[in-house]
Amino acid sequence: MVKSRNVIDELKRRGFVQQETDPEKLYELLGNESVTFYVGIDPTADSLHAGHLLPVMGMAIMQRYGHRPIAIVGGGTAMVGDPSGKTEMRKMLTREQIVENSRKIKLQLARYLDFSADKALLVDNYEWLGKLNYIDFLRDIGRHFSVNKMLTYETYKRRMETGLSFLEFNYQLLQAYDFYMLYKNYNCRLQMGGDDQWANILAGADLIRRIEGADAYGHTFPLLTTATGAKMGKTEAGALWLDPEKTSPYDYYQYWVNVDDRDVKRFLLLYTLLPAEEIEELGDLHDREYNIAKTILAWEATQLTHGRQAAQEAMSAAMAAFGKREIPESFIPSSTVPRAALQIDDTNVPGGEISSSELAGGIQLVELMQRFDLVKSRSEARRLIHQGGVNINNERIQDSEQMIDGRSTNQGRIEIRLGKKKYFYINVH
RNA sequence: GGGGAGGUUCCCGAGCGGUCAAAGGGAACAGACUGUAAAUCUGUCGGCGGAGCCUUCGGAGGUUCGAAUCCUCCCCUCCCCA
Repeated sequence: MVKSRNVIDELKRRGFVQQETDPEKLYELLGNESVTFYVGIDPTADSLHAGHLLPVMGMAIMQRYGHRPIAIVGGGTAMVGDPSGKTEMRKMLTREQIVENSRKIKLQLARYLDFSADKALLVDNYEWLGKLNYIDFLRDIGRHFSVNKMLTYETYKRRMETGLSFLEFNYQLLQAYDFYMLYKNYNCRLQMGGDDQWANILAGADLIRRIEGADAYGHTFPLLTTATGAKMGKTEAGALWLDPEKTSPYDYYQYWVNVDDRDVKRFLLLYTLLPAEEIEELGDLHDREYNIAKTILAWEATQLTHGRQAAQEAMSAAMAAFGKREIPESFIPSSTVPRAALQIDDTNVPGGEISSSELAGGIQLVELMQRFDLVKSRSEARRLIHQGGVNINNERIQDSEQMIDGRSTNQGRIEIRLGKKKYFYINVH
C-alpha cells in the first residue's frame, strides 16, 4: 500500500465507508497529517470474533497509511453495556474479567496492528471512567446532553418499546466522554466504529466541540451481513473466533473457503490487505475461478489471524480432505498463497485417537461418533446414517447398527466423513 | 403502586382437557444437482438399542382416569396510568 494516496480513497474503494461527519474536512485532515484515531472494542469475551474484524481491518489500513490507532478496550463502558442494536440489556462484567479479556484481545490485535514505539495504543477507559465523580460528571458533561434529542435517536426509540434502563441510557454519555478524554490526552480527533455507533460517535464529536471548541470527526463502517443475510462469522458452532483455542485455524480457513460466491470479492477487499487493483482486475469469475479466489481469501485471512505456519497447515489439511488446488501466478500476483508446491498433509484435519485393543473388540459406529463429539446424540448419529450422510473410508454406511473394528482401519486410521464438509480422522495406536 | 396483555421445543408462532413430542414458517442438518458456492427439489429436525418408553410447553403445588391446555401461589416480560 502506498502512502501517497489519501487513506479515505483506499477505504472507500475497499468498502469501509458507511458515513462520515464533514467528509471534506476529514479528507483534508487525513491527507495532510498523521492523525490519531480510535475505535472502541467491547471486551465482553476473551477473544475477538469475525464480527470485530471489519473495524480491525479498518484500523490496520489506517495505520499503514501513517495514522495512529488507539484501540480502546471499553473497561468502563463494558461495565455499563451499550444498548445500541440490542433488544435486551447486556450482561455486566466484573472488572477482573474485563482486564483479563483486554489482555487477550490485545495479543490478537497485535497481529493486525503494530504496537511498537506507540504506533498504536491500547487504552482502557477505566482509567478515567473508574474515578468519575457523579456530581462532577453531571455538571461538566451531563449538561451538554439533551434528553429530548437523545430520545429521538433510533437506538433509543426502539428501546422505548421494550424498555431501557437508566444505566444504559447513560452509555452514550460515557462513550462521548471517552472521545473527549482521548482528544485531551492523545490529541485523538477521529472516532471510527460500526454504523450502529453513529449516534454515540456524533455525541462525542459534539461534546468536544462544545467544551473545547475544536473539530473532531466520526467515521462508520458498514454493518456487514453475508449475501444470504446472515451476520458475519456465524457458524453452526457459534461465532467464528480468532482465538485458535476456540476456533481452530482449520475451521477458520474453512469458513472463508465456504463463503458465498457473491461475497468473495467484497471479502477480499475487506478482509485481506491485497492490493485493490488486483482484486478488481479479476473481473467476473466463473465456476472454478471462484474456488481459486476463495482459496486466496482463506489463505490471506488465516495468515493474518494465525500466522503463516498455521495458514499453511490449514490449507494443506483442506487440500488433503477436499482435493488439491493449483493457483495460477496471474491470479492476484501479490498474494503469498502457496501456488503449486504445497505438500498435502492431513495432520491438521480434525481427528482423534483410539487404541487398537479397544478397536479389536468392535465398537458401534454410533457410539464412536458420539465419543468424538461429531454428533450431539445417538439419535442424531442414526439419523445421519439413515440419510446417507456418513462415510467411512469413503464408503457410505447404510446400517445404523454398523460396528467398527480393526477391519475398518485404513493405513492405521479410520476416516469418517459427515455430510460433505466434515472430515474426521481417528488414528489407531 | 393501580389496570391490561403475555411467558410453548434454536428463533418466530399456533395450540386452550385426551387424536400433542406439540400445526405453520424461519434457521439448521442430510440427500440429489454442483464448484467445499447459490438456487431448486426431497427428507430430517427432544432423548433412549425403530415398536414402546422417558423428559419437555416460565416455576412450585393442585383438580382430573388424563393437562401445554382448568385452579392456586410465585417469578419474569411488555403496554397503559402514576
